[in-house]
Amino acid sequence: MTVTAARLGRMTHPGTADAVPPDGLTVGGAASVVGVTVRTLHHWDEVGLARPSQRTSGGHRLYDAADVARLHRVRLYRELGVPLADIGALLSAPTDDAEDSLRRQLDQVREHIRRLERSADALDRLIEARRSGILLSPEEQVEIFGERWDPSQQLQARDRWGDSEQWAQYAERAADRSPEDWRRIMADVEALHGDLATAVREGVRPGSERANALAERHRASMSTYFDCTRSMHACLARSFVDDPGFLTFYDDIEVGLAGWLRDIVDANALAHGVDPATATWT
Amino acid sequence: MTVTAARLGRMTHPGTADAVPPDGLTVGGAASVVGVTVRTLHHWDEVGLARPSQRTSGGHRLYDAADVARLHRVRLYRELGVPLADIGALLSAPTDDAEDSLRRQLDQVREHIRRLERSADALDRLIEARRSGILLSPEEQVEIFGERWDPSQQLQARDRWGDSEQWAQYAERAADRSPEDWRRIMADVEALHGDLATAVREGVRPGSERANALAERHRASMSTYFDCTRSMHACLARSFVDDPGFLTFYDDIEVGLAGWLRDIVDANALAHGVDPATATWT
DNA sequence: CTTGAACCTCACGCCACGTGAGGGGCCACG
DNA sequence: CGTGGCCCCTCACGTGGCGTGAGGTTCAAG
Repeated sequence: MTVTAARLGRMTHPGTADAVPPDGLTVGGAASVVGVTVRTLHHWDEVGLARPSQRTSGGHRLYDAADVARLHRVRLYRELGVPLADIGALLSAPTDDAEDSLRRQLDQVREHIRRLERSADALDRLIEARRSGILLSPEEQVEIFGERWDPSQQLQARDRWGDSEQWAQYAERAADRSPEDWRRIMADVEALHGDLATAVREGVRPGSERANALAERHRASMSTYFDCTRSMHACLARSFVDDPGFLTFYDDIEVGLAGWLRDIVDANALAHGVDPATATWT
Repeated sequence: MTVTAARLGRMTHPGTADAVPPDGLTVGGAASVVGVTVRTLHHWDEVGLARPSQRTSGGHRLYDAADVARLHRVRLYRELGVPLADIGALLSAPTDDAEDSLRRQLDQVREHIRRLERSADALDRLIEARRSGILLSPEEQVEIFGERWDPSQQLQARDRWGDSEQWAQYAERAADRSPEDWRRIMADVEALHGDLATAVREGVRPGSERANALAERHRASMSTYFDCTRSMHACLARSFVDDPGFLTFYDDIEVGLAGWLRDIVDANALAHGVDPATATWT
């Protein structure tokens, strides 16, 4: 057990007895001596944890020196996070039981700290993911996403879509992914790109069963990042040909892939009752 | 910002859309998919944070894929300790506001951790103080309490009085004392011993004003450790002569001090209406 | 005697649900 | 077509540790 120098801000137990006049203190006085509110003393009285040993004829509470000493003890354990019910037992328990109780309390506090530390870490990752899009070092990014990958693409993406709900959703999921997760995802994506390239070489026609299946696979792939509805998918399909970045990206995989991809996505959307011509980002 | 590997236990956002049948999920289904209780979903619905977009004719809640996605997002922030009211804002806030909110949340969590760490330290000290009586290294003990001090005296004291409320009170106060505090206390104690020795040499009579003042100073000195009533004081006075340890301790300061101390304490108690012959430990 | 501060006792509010009570809906098997 | 069993519904109170009034009484000083 370490005995560090840290202590809770200097408590006042100033010769307790001296500070209490012989006829006792009223609630307000006791409250300010002990350093809690009047309502708190009322509550401790209500639940029977620390009651004044006397009342005036008019019904006002009177705390004598022993009462105030007990209030101080209660406050001490309260500041350590011990529940009121346990404090009652602690104050009248034999030493060994009290020690067990304190150890359990300490364990709970430590466990609580661990949970909060994980929350803090997760929050940190989440904030970072919302800012930068991905939580990997530049080296890892190149290793996982390949030579063609430029880390600044993420920042451009954030500038363009950062205000959408989908970016938030993407960041929330990205914050929770490890390098291994990204590797798995990229393996799937590359397999898909391979299959798309094969299909476009083999002249698979948009609207065919095979094309629709591939379009759905592509949508599922996008849904790894954020929930991609068919309507969103159709919107994305338009930018595959309109956006130079997308166009280059897909046509570098296979000549003509961008346009063909838009076509199979549109046909697939239509097959599911979504008109790609009027599709909006919902 | 550190980007550590710690993450909350692998969340399931398993192609969300796929897991939700086209006609939506009932509360029970949604609850188990999202990993919360049915009552929680009812509550989120009640407060308007996450409501199902449909109901069956019979009034049953139906969560579609988008609803379930929102539930997942709410659960994420809930696990990070964000209050429900803030989550509502977070989910529909522009990126920058959301980031501020997350940072505030992170700050609060970190502050909470600091408070808990101080509590844990204080608990640690308290447990240690209850066990060993004093939180100083043997070297410090010898330096502060002098050569005559034997650290094992504390353990004997605990064996003898460890079950009393006063030992608990002593430990609670000792847990909060620094070496400087102990030095101040010992300076006072030694001054008192000096004055007692002088008085006994000068033949001050028990019951005299000066003797009573010294007895009260001695009682105040004991009250540094625990609230020492006049009744307790009279009990202690008996052991000053009956207990070989006490006897030696005081007579080493000045021959005859132990007996004289008992006498002035008794006389002082009597002067305050406490009969030392029948005094009990209260 | 009068002020004004401090005190009294209800009693509801908070936060995020847990835990029933009492009653209705849904689906499959007979 | 009934019936059993499981799921669902809406109240509505309980939890912890008080905060925050409302409406009335007591206390000490002037």
